[in-house]
Amino acid sequence: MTSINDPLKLILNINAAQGVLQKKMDAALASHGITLTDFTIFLQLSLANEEKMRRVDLAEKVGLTASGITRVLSPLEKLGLVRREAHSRDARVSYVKLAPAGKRILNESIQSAQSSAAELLATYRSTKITELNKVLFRIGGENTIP
Amino acid sequence: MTSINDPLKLILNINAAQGVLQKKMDAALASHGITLTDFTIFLQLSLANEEKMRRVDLAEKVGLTASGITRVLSPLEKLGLVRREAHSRDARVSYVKLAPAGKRILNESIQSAQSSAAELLATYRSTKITELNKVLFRIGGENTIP
DNA sequence: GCAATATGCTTGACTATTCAAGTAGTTATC
DNA sequence: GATAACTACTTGAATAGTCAAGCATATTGC
Repeated sequence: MTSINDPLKLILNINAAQGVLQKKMDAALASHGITLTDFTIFLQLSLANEEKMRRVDLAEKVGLTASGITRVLSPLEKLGLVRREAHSRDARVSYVKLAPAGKRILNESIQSAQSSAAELLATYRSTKITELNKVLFRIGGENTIP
Repeated sequence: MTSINDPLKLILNINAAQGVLQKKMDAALASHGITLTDFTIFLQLSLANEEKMRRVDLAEKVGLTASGITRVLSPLEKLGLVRREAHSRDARVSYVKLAPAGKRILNESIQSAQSSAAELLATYRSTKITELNKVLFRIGGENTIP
């Protein structure tokens, strides 16, 4: 049939690769009781200024909607992994902050995540990985890890 | 904090980029009444031998489970975009085949998809895209488009 | 040739997420 | 300083998908 142009192929292949990788990362993180989404949330919180973020900003950062973040965070709050903090001047916003238990889990799971990732990509030269990262950084914008 | 190794960064960034791209592609395809998943299914069917696939194989190819493919296909069958075909010697399998209406939609939507993709990736040299594709091809395996 | 096992598919119950609407609080305008 | 418009967050209903179980058919090993 019509042959597919390279940009479309790239998008379809990013999609396919993401599906494969997400399954593997979820499996690797399951022993810590978290998903890749949870992990990403913890990581973004740990990188944020004062280690806290407004819920809308966190949602944006991890690619969810405001309501999505409410639902994902709710069990994490109940488990005591993150907690709420009020904004001093705006009563509408509630910050999300990593609780000590959440930090602990992040530190443990980051080890698993890094070694799984290294294993999954073991066959690639690190220069290639760095370069690939640069491209994705521009595509993913704000949501990427620099 | 602990700095993150490059393989993990790459995986997180593929994840982020995929989220961004999927939203844009879904928006571009919405005018044809299909999602990126539907589009991928149509495309894989059109590339398949005799333009038909067993449901399990299609599921595998597009990164869904067998039950997932049943649910996604069911409305597409009702709309007459794909149809079932029996296997001559194995009564368990039912092939999925693009119906003429499905082919028409694929041909129309492939135009939108290609031009959106080209636009989204307009700032990248095509050699870079080709190279990136090679890497993803190895990560995504069977599920990628060669 | 028949029991055991494996395969292909569907279905009910669940999970993750979205969207639309609602509530509460804030900012701007006149 | 009242009102309108906007923003942050939550919630009910819906959608896309998973997982576990079940049914029908095929294959294998005795």
